[in-house]
Amino acid sequence: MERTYSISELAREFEITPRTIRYYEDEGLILPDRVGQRRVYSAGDRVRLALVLRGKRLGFSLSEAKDIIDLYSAPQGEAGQLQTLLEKLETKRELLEEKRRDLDATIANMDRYAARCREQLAELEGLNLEAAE
Amino acid sequence: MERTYSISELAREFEITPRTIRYYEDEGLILPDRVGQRRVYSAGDRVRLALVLRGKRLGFSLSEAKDIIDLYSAPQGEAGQLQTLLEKLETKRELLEEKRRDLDATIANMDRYAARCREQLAELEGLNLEAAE
DNA sequence: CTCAAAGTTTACGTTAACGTAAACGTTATG
DNA sequence: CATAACGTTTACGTTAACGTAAACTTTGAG
Repeated sequence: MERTYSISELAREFEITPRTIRYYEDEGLILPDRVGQRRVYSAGDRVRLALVLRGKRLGFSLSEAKDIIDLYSAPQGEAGQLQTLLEKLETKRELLEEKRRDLDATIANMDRYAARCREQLAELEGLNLEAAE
Repeated sequence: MERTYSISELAREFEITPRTIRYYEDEGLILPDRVGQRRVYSAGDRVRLALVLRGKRLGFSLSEAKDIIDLYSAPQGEAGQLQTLLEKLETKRELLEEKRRDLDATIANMDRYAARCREQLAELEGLNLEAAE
């Protein structure tokens, strides 16, 4: 048997509140088992939660994150289902690659700027050294 | 003289509304010149707007985007200013690289999954071919 | 000159993603 | 066995990022 988690255990681990996890449940993102009233989270639920939070860090809304994550539990019994799944995966992949282009451009831009700043700084310090001689 | 832009020109180009651009002004992100009452946007304003929208696509809030973009117009006259600017750039760069790790992991994850789906599909179609013989 | 298009300010409305509080049941432990 | 810690539901509050509408001015084309 894999271990399970309480709501506050997961909240602590991911530095969020139980309220947030319950909200994700309301939105259909994570559907834990119940023992009586209490929610009991499986290892799979924990992974899904991690995926939701990673999606959020990348700028996806909860419903966008859900769209992506749900692909990982899509039905795959028939060839047709696998076909449409692969098409959807390709669509999402393109979206992610667009984001990567944006991100790479932002980083490259910043690197060029920082390089210019370092040159500028070297010039200024060069002048100071001359003045000190 | 570089060309200038009206608010609706920029709105059309970036597929947003004039309201959005004015809101960014309220938040201090873009500060166009005025001719009388009318806002007149420079080429630099247009670049800033593009940067704001790119930041949003990457999951930054408007104030986070502002923090980053403002570094590009930080004072650089003195060596000390350049030093602190370089430190801030380094901090933001690390943040961006963390995002890139998240993004790369997401894409790699999806690629592995898609590969398994294709294998699965090949198996299913193999069976169909045998049955057809 | 006229009038439609585009601009302005002000102000209230909306949605996503939670925060916060109340009112209550359950469980572990000293 | 009391009580503190944790859980539950329900419900109202909050903030960021705009949408929408009203009321008004400015400007370019005919």
